[in-house]
Amino acid sequence: MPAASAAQGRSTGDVGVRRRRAGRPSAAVLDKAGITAAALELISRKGYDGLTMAALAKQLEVAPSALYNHVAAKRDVLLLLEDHLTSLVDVSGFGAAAWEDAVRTWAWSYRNVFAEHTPLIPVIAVLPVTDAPQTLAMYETVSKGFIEAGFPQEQVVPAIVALESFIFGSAYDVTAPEDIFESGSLAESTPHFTAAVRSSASAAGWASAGGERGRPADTAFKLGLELLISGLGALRG
Amino acid sequence: MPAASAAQGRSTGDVGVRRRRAGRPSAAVLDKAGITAAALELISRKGYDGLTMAALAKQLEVAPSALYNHVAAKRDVLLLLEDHLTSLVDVSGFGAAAWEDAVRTWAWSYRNVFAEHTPLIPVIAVLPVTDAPQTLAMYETVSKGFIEAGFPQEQVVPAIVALESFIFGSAYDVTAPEDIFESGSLAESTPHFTAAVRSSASAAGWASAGGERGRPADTAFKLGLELLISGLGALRG
DNA sequence: AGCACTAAATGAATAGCATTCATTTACCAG
DNA sequence: CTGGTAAATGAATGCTATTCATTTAGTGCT
Repeated sequence: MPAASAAQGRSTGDVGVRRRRAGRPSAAVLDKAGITAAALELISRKGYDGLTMAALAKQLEVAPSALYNHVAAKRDVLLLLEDHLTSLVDVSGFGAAAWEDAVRTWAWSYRNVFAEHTPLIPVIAVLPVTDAPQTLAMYETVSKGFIEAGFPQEQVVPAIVALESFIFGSAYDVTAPEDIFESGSLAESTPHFTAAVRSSASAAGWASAGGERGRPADTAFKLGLELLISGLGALRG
Repeated sequence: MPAASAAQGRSTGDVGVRRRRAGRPSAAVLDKAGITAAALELISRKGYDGLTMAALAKQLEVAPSALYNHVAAKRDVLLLLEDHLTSLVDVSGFGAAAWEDAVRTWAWSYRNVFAEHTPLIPVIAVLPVTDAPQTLAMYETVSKGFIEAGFPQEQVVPAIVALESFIFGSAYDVTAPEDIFESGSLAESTPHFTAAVRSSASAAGWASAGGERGRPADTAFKLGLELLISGLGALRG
């Protein structure tokens, strides 16, 4: 909303396209929240390919170079996005529901948020948590949930990292085309795989007959997640 | 090796830097195998940032535009890399060892190969297997191993996808800096997480005292993988 | 009040990127 | 020998992130 309202709010009653003259404006036009919101808006309209510094500047009605007063590089914009999106992940189960249910809710929510933002995954994976306060807050909530559920302290981080790895990998799956496993003309040389693909496709269709959309990625995610949850659950003291 | 030997093998005895004149050469300079090898060489020296079409052309002693007679776009180069690397993944356990051991070998090898090539992961995840014969061959071997180990056919693909998701996510972890979880100045506001990070760090150090390098990523990978293997093992008929 | 300093904008410039195109040359099929 | 196709060069294109000089506004000091 800062992005949209940036078009208004100028003291002169000029029409939209009028350019700002050089020099520092009386009220700052840009801030990190506005940049984040504009980036999100841009991504939802044009995808990550459309997220260029020039396009972002245009969305904010600003010269591209102005962005560099607020971020050191494009990577910082991705970092702002990452931290914002993390705050959308549902951690409400921890402390409120059984550990299993809390993890389930968190993991599905986490995967769904980043399935729409897979280009951020390489950024997150290498990102020191210091630079991302919301992300750190999520880890704190989740860690607390694990410890209070009886996990030995030294197992908490490995357990979370294992879950997160699975979640990030699964987020990519969501974006894959449905026919990704169609082996085409080479089907004859891969009989076991081809048969397995066919039978899992029909099984997924059957399982989702109850109304919910059962995409292949969901089947695999559910399978892996439930195995991890029950396996990890056994580690609690 | 095609990349290195490309420098030699010209009929004229000219010194290295001499330019080829325009027009089709008597013997083709480029082919997909050579492009793949040159790309690998380049990546190992300069990393993925150094893998540009211009640099690749230079490595092959060719004009950049020449590459486009063999690949339609840079993405095709990444695809060549992906398929080549997949052929390096160790599937020798399937059919030779117990299912658990075969999966363990495969998963560690798969993770290690792509940990060095994380920029390819977004490519693989969306890649129809039709375009990658080596990858398809790997799936066939693994599928066969699963079916012969007693898996119900419709569970094979979800099981493999779940494992793969975990593997790809874990490959990113390997590249993360060791201090990625140091919460720095915000440590006081995240007591549970901070404590968990500290105790897992010392536990990992202890566990690896036997000589082997026990990086944090390895601890989490082992944990998750063993849980998945034993959970999946229970699905066999 | 006047003055230095800093912050936040513009606009012009830069280097590097993937990709395209016209052109040249070599081989092959008729 | 003659057309067509494949594979190279070299020049050009448009887009990219980023930098820099410049302008202007506000803040703190004396």
